[in-house]
Amino acid sequence: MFHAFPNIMTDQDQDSSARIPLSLHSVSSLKASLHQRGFRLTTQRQTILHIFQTLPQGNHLSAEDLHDRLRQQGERISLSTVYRTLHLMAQMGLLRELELAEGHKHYELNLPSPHHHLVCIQCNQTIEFANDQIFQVSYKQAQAHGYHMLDCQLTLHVICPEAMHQGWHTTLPRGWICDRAAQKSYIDQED
Amino acid sequence: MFHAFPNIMTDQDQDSSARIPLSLHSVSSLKASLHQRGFRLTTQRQTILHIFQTLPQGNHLSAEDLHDRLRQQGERISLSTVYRTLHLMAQMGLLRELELAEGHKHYELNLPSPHHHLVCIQCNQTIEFANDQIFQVSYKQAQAHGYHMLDCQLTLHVICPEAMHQGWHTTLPRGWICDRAAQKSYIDQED
DNA sequence: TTAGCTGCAAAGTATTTGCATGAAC
DNA sequence: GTTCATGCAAATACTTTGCAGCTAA
Repeated sequence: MFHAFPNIMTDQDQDSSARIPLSLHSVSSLKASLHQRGFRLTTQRQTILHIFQTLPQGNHLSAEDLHDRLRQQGERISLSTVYRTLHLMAQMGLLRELELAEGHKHYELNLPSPHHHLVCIQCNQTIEFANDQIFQVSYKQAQAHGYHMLDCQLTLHVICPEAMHQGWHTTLPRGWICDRAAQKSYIDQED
Repeated sequence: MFHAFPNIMTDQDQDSSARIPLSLHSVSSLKASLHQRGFRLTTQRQTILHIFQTLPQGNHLSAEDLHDRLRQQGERISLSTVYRTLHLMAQMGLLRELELAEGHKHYELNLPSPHHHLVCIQCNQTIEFANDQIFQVSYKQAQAHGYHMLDCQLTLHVICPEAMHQGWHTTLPRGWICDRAAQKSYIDQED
């Protein structure tokens, strides 16, 4: 039985058919999960959870991004609280912490079937992909060491075709940036 | 043919039997590789490459670590140069950039058969493991998208047995740190 | 009523950059 | 001689922390 997101399961979720409880990441399960640990359910924490719940699959936010979104919807949550909440939710296993190429962390809901990333180290272009084998291998590895796995992330550092074409390995000029550097991210499916 | 470390191959290395050229990461290949791109071989760059070459397998250094080592051996290379060199060598595919839990990057030579990491998000304890499947999957994925792969890293975020034992999912007190938090890292082999 | 939480401001840590001097080619 | 690299110091980016007042339980 896979237990990648176990912490907010209730006892009756523990059978194998309930691997992905419907209540996962709901406000009431957040509340229960916080209370179990002696933490409190605040409006700020609810609001932040809601942002992640309504974020399209494949998107991920930095602390700054999240703070901006909150301001846009009229919420006045301080950046400190944003950082504290992201850290807390990551420690609880609710959020997945991604280290991509931009130099700061990104967060998204820690859902089943994690996806992985291919990142061009020249232009930071990022492509997501899914692959069940990775999860299987990871889970087995964690179990072999007696650890409880919350998340697994495979990150490929690559050179994009544009950079290769420009002669990445020989004549690529300093400071060259591929045209796609401005673009954000692409979503891709399992092969 | 796998091309994870292609940039400093010479033309006669291009046959499949020379997948891992002996000259890989030598001073003369560093020189050639730099010159190809219009960069220069400086004593600082040589010295830094040498540190990585003599680093035991499985070790990795942060910019600060590297700077300290240089001072210890009497070299006076500025921290700026250390950062600039690490960045340059990572962009060239010579070094592998690791994002573990400590909040700053670590570097090591980008050798064949990359290893992966299991990191406890409670105490930062890190275990290395190797697994050839990961490389195969990654290479296939990069190729499918037309990208040139330099490196792949699988990172598992886990809860260590100690934290689980203390009741991670229910009663783990704030600020709890497992006894192993002070320890550094463990090496492990492929299963 | 008693912790825990938030917001603000200040501090801390990691990394980058401008510029004058020095080194590689 | 020209161009690139280094070292220093200053700047930047990101994140954490102390503390007083606020809020959930």
